[in-house]
Amino acid sequence: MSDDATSESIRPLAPGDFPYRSRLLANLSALILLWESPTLQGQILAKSGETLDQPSHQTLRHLLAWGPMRPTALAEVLGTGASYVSKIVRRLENDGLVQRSTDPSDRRASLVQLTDAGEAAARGVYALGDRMIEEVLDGWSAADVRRYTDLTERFVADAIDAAAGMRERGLRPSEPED
Amino acid sequence: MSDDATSESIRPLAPGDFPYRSRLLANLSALILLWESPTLQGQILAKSGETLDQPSHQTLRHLLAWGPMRPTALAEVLGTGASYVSKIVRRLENDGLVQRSTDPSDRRASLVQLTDAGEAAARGVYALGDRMIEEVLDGWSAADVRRYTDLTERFVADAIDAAAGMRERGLRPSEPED
DNA sequence: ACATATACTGTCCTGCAGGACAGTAATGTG
DNA sequence: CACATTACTGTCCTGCAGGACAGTATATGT
Repeated sequence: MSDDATSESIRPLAPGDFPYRSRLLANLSALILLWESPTLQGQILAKSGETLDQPSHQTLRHLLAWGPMRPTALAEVLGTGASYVSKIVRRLENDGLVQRSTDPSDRRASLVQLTDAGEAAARGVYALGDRMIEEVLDGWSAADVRRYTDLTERFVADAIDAAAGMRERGLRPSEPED
Repeated sequence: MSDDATSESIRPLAPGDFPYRSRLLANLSALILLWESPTLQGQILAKSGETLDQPSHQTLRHLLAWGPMRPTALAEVLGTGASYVSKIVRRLENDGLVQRSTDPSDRRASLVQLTDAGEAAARGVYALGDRMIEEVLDGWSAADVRRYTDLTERFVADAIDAAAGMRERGLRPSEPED
């Protein structure tokens, strides 16, 4: 694919504007759902090398949205038990999608984060979204990529705008404890 | 809510343009995913009076997209067994979300369709999407509804545009038989 | 230092999603 | 009018998602 087409649309958001740090993955998810495209979803799963079930997918999206989180906080937003989260994180860790590290401020606790978040943070995005999307877009024509990135830009801008208004109505996802 | 804001945006699509007959539900789904909002999803589920699990949700979306379908065709697009579809349809039927009728051209077969599809078809949409969305939007402020419908209009127009290009690349969902 | 609370993980177990298969009803075919 | 085929439904069963609970490690209060 023509990588200038995507790289120019990968830009950090002003922190606090919108829960998603990577515009592209959020929008790609929306597109996938809108199209209900098993084909497209299959391409992504094939690239990530694993079958992403619902909880795993949600975990990744939360990590993408909020950055490093504790398993406890994940359990809360996922509405599931702590031990189950433990299993999910382990599976994702084995697949190289997330990393675990002990929280320096409380060594009982651990922090779960997307792999390579540090390096990607320098560019203002997380690695997972980038990598998956770039590899999927690899199979598309330049015209399709251009159309897709244009759509992304406009859609996300609108979504941020709409989100600003709806946030105050108590519809935003619950914040993880800081 | 100001119902002129929504009713003006409910318009039939040119048939064949895009698999979704109701713009709003498709977009609402996208928004729900984008926001990963349990609150919002909860509102919809509460309105529809039932817990919509994944297969049920997908079934409804397919019916919304393609109109009345045979259980066999549903099984194919859902990638699941016929007997399981039978159970899903039964559950949805009990909840009043879908109707079953025998196919007049082949009385062995039945057709599954969204409830009140006939009446809603006159308006160019299906009842389920309308009802659910209107009831959910009821709780929103007029400004939010306006912002939402604007977003919907633009997003769907873009999606149709993008879909036109990607269709030929084999990414569209498989068509139901005949 | 000792007791108690908190953060997580490992092990076990249950409930249910979803498939296999048999049974019924309608249609096509010679 | 048999007989094969297709469309669906009901019943049974298995595998696994996901919770309960106990065990380990760190933190905090007295």
